Amino acid sequence: MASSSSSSTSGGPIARGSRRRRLVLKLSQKDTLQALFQQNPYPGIATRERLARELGIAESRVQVWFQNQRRRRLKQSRSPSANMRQDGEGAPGEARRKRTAISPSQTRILVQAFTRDRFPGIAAREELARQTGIPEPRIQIWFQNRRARHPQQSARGPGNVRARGPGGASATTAPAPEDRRAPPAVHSTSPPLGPSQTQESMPPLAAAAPLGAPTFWVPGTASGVCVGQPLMFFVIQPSPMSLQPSEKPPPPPQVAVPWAACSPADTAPWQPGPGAILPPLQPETHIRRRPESPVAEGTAPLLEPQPHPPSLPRSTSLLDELLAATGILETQAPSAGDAADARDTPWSSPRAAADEEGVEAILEAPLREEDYQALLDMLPGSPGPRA
DNA sequence: TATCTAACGTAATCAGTGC
DNA sequence: GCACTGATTACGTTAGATA
Repeated sequence: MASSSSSSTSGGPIARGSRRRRLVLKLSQKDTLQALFQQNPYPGIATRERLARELGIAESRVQVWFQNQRRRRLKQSRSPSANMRQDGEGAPGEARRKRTAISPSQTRILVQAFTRDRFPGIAAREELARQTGIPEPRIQIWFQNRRARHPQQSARGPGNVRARGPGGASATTAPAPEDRRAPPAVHSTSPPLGPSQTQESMPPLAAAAPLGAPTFWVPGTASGVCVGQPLMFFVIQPSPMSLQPSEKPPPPPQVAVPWAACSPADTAPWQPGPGAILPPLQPETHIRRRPESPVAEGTAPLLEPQPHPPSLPRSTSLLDELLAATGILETQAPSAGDAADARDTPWSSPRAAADEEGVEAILEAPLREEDYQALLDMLPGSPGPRA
């Protein structure tokens, strides 16, 4: 499935490497996702991370799946009265991901990259993730927000010209900066054109931990090891248990991927014991919820935080858990989200900033603007003209 | 080749943080 | 209170995988 990794075939103008490699969910994984979706189409960060761990995929993929699934469902039941948004009273509501604090030095790197390329492909994003220590999904969001709010950041930016579909179907896409706030007159997006980047990273993770094997690898454990390298590189070694012969791409025994390539959940420094599905959660509250709790109809209301069964048998799948606890989904209380987030992004809180001193030190110390620039120039994904 | 669906884009909005 | 900005949503589109 190296499909995306190289544009060797069908060399359209679209850089194949610009997109993340498509994840192929297994039936069992879909089943679990579906089951959870039935319970709550708007899972919070805690649930998503938990699900991600259980399925062995990145949390961001879980999030995307739910987005797509909601859309599919909405399309199916497109009756005027069956609007999901109305059902949910507009409020997806469980705990959000905790705000990620991006340090000035990290911002500098991102801005640099942004000025050069407003639409970095997966490889470029991962490279940025590696440079900054920020998870790739967060970088993707950062770029989205940045594009929306700083339309003309890259005056000369090749990224601005991004929209040029294969057939010249130029994407109406990136509207002129000035038009940014204009009504989206049937905006059509265009494929992310990007430099052909050969790198791909997430797949090994996904492929490595099929659902049947709830034993997802854990950084720092015997089954899965994350070893730090200069800039937070980890060596991922899929748990033997998690490998299935049926898996298509036999993942290399060890794959070095950027930190961000590990899903936050995967890379989070939590240390579940053998058998723990969720890490112990620290009681902490701060999540503000909308008054109307947006749980899908028929869904049990959010429950009080309940101590997560840390000793859930490994054989217990999330699905089982779901079925067993019908309606008891979001067992993670606010605290769960927080804890999860704390694991997710140690830097997400200023208070936790100290924890990233290591990173900060690296980022702050030796690299000056020109150095960053030079680095960026050296990136394989470093944008040339996108067209 | 058609269909399904993961990935990714924008726009709008919510929400945390710092002043 | 406000500005800034990260997170999440709906929605539209693209493109890879598969029947």
